[in-house]
Order: sequence, then structure tokens, then C-alpha cells
Amino acid sequence: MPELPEVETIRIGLSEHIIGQSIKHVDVLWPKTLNVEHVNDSVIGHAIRDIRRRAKVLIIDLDNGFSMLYHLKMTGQMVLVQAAGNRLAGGHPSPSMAANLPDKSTRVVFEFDSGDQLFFNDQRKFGWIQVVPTAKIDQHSLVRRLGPEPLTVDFTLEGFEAVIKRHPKAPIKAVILDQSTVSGIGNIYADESLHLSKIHPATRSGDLKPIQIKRLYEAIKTIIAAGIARGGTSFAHYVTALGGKGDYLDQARVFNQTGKPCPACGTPIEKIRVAGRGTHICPHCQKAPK
DNA sequence: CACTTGACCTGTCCGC
DNA sequence: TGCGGACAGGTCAAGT
Repeated sequence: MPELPEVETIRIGLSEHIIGQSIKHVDVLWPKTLNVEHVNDSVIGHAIRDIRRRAKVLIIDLDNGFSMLYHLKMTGQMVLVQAAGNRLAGGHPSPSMAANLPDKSTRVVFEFDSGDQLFFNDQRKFGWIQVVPTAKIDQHSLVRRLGPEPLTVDFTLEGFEAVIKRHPKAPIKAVILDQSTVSGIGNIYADESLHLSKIHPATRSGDLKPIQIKRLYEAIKTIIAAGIARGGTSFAHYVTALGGKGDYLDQARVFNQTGKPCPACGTPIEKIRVAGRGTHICPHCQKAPK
């Protein structure tokens, strides 16, 4: 499930190859993923001017004042196949990177003048692509609700404390998964951040001491930066935009490490349920709230 | 209003 | 082997 570091990795990988390319044709294989009318009106025949990211949303700016917003949700992938047939960029879960595309998970195919093809694959069909005027991205229903990103200056300790005070009864994990608190964190990085700061995910936000809030604030920044530095995770549906697996999960602290020793104390990691989500904790380092 | 649960989907895994 | 059901988890709508 791509979170901020994964989307950032995809952004960097795609930028190297498709900025400047002109879109010749678009095949929409699953209409709920992308509105075909918008494609015909605003996408066909236009070149890619820039590729940006806001939290988990990938933004592809075109040369006509329109942009495409991509949300990969849990199983979305973007795979670039070069005209020569060499898959240089993208992401595909198949053990063999030579698997032919499109496959049954392919929802949209973008074809460039060069012959390069960009496949939007999404097994569970939750992901979407929307075409909006570039100047109105900030007004988009999802984008407008996004809080500060972990690594930008507008994510302040004071602001984080204020949000936490506003949700005293909610488990802290639910608060940091809320994209209006801090944007770009998903289930993996939430568990990792809480473990690094030694806070039990079910702790009610109002019960956190100031020192714990500060530790969590710092841990979020550390964990997200580490994720980006390592090129995202290698979780089930994710492969980096350069075709290799990200390797963050190879050294994940707790996520998907059930039964394995806690990196801090050796106690076996447990899997529990918090805020309706599978949640991984060290029962020794992260004491359950009373 | 604060907070929780279900829906959206498909594929995989587990127990019987 | 087949089958039902739980589970995976981002976001929004609906429920408590």
C-alpha cells in the first residue's frame, strides 16, 4: 500500500522518463478508474510538463493547464514500459518482471508518441485518476483536507499537540492515520513510528504526556525520511518506479514482523487490532494503556 | 460532535 | 480438493 515514501519514489522514477513526452492515446479498461470524457477533452495530444506529489497523491501536470491526480490506494501500481520493450520503470508484483502487460489488473494504459506505455494497474479497483485544472488542485475534495506533510516546515510540534488535544478519546494511531493531522502516513509507517516512540497504538490521545507527543512527532519525521531514503517498502503490491523492490520492510521494526524479535528488546512482536486496522506492537516496549 | 464501522473490490490464506 | 469466511488497508459515507 503506497504511502508517502512509495509515491515519492514513483514520482522520482517516472520523472526521469516521461516529463516532456506527449500523450498520444489512452485506453480506459475500467471506467470507474478514470472518466473517459475528461481524457478526450483534456489529456489526449498534450505533453507532460511536470510530476509532483502531495501526500499520497501523484500529480502529473500537462501543458494545457490541466493535471491528472493519481491515488493508488492499496494495490495501485504504475509501470512504464519503453518502446523497445525494456521495462525501465514501474511496479509489478509478478515474480517475473517479464510478465506481459496489460494483464487482468490493468485499468488504464497511457501511450506516448515515443511508443512508451504507462500502465496503471490496480487489482482491487480502489485507486483512481482524476483530471482537474492545475490551478484548482488545492480545491480538490481530498487535497483540500490534507494536513502538513511530515517533512515540511508547516508540520510543527505545536500544531501536532493541538490536533492531539482535539481528539482526546481517539486512539493515537487513529489520529496519526487521519490525513488532516499529518498527511502521507498509512498503516505501515504508523506502526513503525509508534514503535520507535515506544507508544502503544491504542493509547487515548488525551492520555499522552508532552514528552511522548514530542517523541512521536520526531519519530514520524525520522521514519518517513528513512522510508524515502530507502526507496519505499517492498510490501506485497509495491515495486519502485525503477523496477526494483524497495527494501524498507526488510528492516521494518514491527510491521509484518509478527513473532519476530523486537529490534529494541527481543520480545516477540504481536499483532493486534486498533482503530479497525491490523496493528503490530512490541508488548514490552509499547505498554498497553490502562 | 466525537468517534467507530461498513462499503468499495479482488486475491490469498486458513480451517474444516 | 473445495468452500466459506476472514483478512489485506485508503478514504468516504453512514452509523452509534
